[in-house]
Amino acid sequence: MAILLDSHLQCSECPIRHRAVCAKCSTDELGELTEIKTYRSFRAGEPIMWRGDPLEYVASVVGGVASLSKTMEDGRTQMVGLLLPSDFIGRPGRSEIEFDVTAATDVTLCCFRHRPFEKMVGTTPHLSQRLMELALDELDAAREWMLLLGRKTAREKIASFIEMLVIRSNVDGDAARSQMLELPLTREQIANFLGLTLETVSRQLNAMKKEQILEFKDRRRFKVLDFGRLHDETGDDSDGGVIY
Amino acid sequence: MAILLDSHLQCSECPIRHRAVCAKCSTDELGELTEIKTYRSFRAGEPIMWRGDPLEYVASVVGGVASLSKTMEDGRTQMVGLLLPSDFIGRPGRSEIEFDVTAATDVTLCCFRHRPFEKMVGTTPHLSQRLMELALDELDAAREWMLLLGRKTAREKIASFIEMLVIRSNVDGDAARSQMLELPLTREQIANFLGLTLETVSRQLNAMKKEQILEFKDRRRFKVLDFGRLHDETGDDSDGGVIY
DNA sequence: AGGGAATTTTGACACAGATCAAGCTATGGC
DNA sequence: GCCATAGCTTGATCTGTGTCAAAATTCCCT
Repeated sequence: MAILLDSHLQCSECPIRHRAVCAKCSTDELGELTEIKTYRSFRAGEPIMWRGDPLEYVASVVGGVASLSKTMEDGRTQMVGLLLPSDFIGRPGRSEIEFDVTAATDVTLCCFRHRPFEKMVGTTPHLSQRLMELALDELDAAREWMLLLGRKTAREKIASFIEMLVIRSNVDGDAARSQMLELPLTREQIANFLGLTLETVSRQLNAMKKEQILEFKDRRRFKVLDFGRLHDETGDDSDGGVIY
Repeated sequence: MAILLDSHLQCSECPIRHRAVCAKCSTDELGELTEIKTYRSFRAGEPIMWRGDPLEYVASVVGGVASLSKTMEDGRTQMVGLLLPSDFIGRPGRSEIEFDVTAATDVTLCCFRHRPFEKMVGTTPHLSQRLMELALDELDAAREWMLLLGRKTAREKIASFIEMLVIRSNVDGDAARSQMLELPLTREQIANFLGLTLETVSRQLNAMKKEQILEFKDRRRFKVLDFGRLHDETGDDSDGGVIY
């Protein structure tokens, strides 16, 4: 479960605010939580948890990007979630996971052991209520993504993806318009997220560059020059007009 | 939220067992719940709740099939959930819905007013725990569907859809192999569920009929003749072998 | 029962995106 | 700094599914 919420738990060591904990929780409860925590780091590409694994800990992403994905026997894979810093990995009341969690970039997690965390959830109504809210947020996001996967064109998928990055980069402040952004994924990972091939992702991205909608500093860093035309029809590159 | 769970609440009037309520709940609690309930009926095609509507009641589907869907401005729609009898509609802690709920067939709902239900959730830990479990089930199902929408072929989509119907028909008993089943949706609705067009759905269904994998009694009722080949490659209709 | 609308089937064709195949360009390790 | 490798771009071609159109079937209403 990836979690996005406006509550916070700032512990001394973590550079981000944890979003999985209810803002109303008392400091005592926070203390109990921070006591059971440890850090874990993963290199880009490393598996974090595997489908069917027993769930030994829940975690907040402190740095980097992790992905949730499902893979078919023949290798086709579909990403079903992206975990950015401050997002939460965990399934309240569950002891197994149903998908693979992989480090997309180098990732640092702030982990809480599963059992104590569950116990705390059981005794903290605010927290369990908050977790329910988070699960429903996830569900809404998943459904929005189903619309994208089932009905949008390649161009629209890319546009939605970039829009999501813009929105997520606005966390703690709305100044992100036209600022430099980073694609946190390779072309192949983006393709797996959007239900496309890496070639199609590359072509669409370069088309938007040619159309002056995006500007690339390097393969990863870019800027949105024209939000209005992000969702435009493709084609129509009519770079000369009528020849008479 | 569509809900599928092995707990039950059998109230005197409803022909099905409600799945949204924790099996451990006391009869007092059930009594409180049944007091605030009413029935509502909808004709096939009628909207039940609309995106953005205030959530006035939560409900169990008693009869018929309802769908959750999202629609784009230009009319493209994607179904994001199917509600079969005993499934639950509701978003614990939320007062709005994020998608359209429509009666796919004639539908009867057993409704509980939102406020009293929420109050009861707040004072019944078992219930809220159970609802969390349901939300996570929904999330797992949504992610499975994302894999289908993003990566499966038309044939595979149809096969998965039929498989889902078989599994769901097995509720309360596992005798469903090879029994007569019903497509609860029109070709167009199936298409909207699978991210296809109605023509493609029709063609695939008829191909599977020609290949003797499915047998149709009429447009809606059918039987699965060969589960093994449900997921087979298409093509290879080689209906005679080599001509020499 | 009959007529009209809705649904489904079927065909011909188009096209978005996949696939296959080079070549290119960054990047990290030595 | 240089090489090896992973990542990316670009081109040519193919194909599964969409689109458009029309006919066939079923359903439902009077």
